Amino acid sequence: MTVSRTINGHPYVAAETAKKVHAAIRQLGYRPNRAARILTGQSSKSIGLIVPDLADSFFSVVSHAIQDTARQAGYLVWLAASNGTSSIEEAQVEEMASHPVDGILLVPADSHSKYLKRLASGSTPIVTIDRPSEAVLTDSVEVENRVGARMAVEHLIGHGHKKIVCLVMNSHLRPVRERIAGYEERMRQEKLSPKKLMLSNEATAKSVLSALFDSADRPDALFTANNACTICVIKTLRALRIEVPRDVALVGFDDVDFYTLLKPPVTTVRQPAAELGRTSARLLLQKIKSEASTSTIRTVLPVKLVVRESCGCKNQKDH
Amino acid sequence: MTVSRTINGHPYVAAETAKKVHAAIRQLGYRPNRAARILTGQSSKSIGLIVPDLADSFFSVVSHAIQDTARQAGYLVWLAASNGTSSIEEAQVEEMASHPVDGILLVPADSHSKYLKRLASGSTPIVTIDRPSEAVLTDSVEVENRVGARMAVEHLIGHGHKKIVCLVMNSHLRPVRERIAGYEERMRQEKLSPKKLMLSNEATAKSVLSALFDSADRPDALFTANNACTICVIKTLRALRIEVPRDVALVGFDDVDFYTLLKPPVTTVRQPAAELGRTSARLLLQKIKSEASTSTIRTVLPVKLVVRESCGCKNQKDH
DNA sequence: CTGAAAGCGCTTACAG
DNA sequence: CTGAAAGCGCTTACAG
Repeated sequence: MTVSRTINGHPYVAAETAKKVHAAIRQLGYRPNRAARILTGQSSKSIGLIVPDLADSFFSVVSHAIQDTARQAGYLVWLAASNGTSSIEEAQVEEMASHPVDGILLVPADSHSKYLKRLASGSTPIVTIDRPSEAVLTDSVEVENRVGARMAVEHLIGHGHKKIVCLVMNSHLRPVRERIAGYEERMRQEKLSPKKLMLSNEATAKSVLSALFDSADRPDALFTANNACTICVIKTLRALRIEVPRDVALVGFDDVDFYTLLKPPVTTVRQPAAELGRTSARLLLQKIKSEASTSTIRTVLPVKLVVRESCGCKNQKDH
Repeated sequence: MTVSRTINGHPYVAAETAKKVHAAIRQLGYRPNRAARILTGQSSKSIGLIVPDLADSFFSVVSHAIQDTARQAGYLVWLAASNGTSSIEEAQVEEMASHPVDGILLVPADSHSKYLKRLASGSTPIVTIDRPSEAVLTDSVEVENRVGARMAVEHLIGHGHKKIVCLVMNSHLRPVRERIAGYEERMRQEKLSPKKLMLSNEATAKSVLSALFDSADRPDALFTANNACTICVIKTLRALRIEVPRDVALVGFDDVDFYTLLKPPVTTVRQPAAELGRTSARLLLQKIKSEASTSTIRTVLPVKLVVRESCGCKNQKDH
């Protein structure tokens, strides 16, 4: 028990005794067992994080920021990928909760998951990232998807484009739906008729886009609502020998480093990925500290249009 | 105790009793506490993973594969980034070890770290990934860095190039040093004189490359020894208006998805990132199972030259 | 300032 | 088939 006091820096340990204890600790390579500490009611100093895909550049940046923030606060993080499958997600959440963890950070595979309701009513604090749950009100951090889409459309309108088509992949995801809504709002505001097309993979992209560009009303501009879609569309346009921005302008959503290396460099709406991670980690840690479950906090982070050349602008500097 | 037996599927529990127990569990939302289980000497069913940078595309792919493999084996994973700093790495390893974890997977920030020696002599199994420790012999999984570099040079020689310069970033890393060695070996074998240049950032890249191309013996080909370097060189060559492959051929090391989207598409040596993750996770789990510390296993995975166009080849198909 | 006691939630023998 | 006992490694009161 004197050892315990020494390690935890309690007062009332004779300096000499403390010295002996430290010496022994070093000599034996003693490490306090966290499992035992947890059992006595101490906090586990750990949080859980579940993302759909750790290999995805967006989620990996978010995860890195979360882990870094947690580490600086003395927390360790369990990290799991759901592969976009709710059942895996739920199982991993259960595993983490039973360890137990002090809190959970989650990018839900399905924002309608009913298990989230049960989870949220439990005692473990939980914060959803990027995709707020639609089944239950939880603390959440997300970005201005709707505003970002409006900015993209706005910019294309500024270039004089009227036939702006919205191209979408994974339209079941909440953020993507918000972007579509933003696109439609801005189009209607301008008295333009919105047109939205779903792509599921490169094959459908090819047929959908070639039909689109062969049709009577060829678009003058495209708004691709997420990164996967932007890449798929760029590949397809090249295959169809449709040149950007000469034949059609393009603005995407979600900025990726290598967009600056493409020809033309891609104009896109940038999400503050690292900031999203830091903010959600901080929010969760704060919830963990203040046992008093204060009111639900939903944070929305701003996005920013990064103008490069695919929209038709020339020689714009990045940043 | 009957509950314990029921949960753990022990024999000799009356069917009726088991039913009651299950009912109660469901009703109460009971979850067995892992910390308590660990304390009784059970395995924690968890492993630790430390990479330099989780936001890096290579490490995020490796991490994803590791987590997926671990999950399928019923293991949870602690994930931390060292940010390339040994002291952070060591502290995180300590944290994980004291939880405790059943084993640790590590991409060492510094392969000379002395703490690894202590760690390796402990009872926690440990496997190093990508960068074997040079301070102590541990189980490890890496790729054929030397062979890969030889393949790259070989291919450039096949194009008739003789003045092949090797460009390097982070030359302190073991894999990078191996690649340089492979490059030099193959050059000497061909009676060509190797020439190696260090780049530390885009600014030095610009001065180094412009000096190189203004000099008397302009290179006909470049071998960039890692991904960061390849991107930096591509940017710099563009700024200097040196065209690939017309003015100089280029082959890189480490394949990245978007290389196919660049003009010209980049020819590169592909490392099996996901395979690296799966293999190392499997090796660690196997070490954990067989308490008997069998002999040290060092696995080396093959790499593959992916020919695209930056080397001077035309219209090659990816794969 | 330091120690003996009890308990956290489990599991592993050991009795019934 | 089921229960009472002891112990995993800590910490938190409570005595000295």
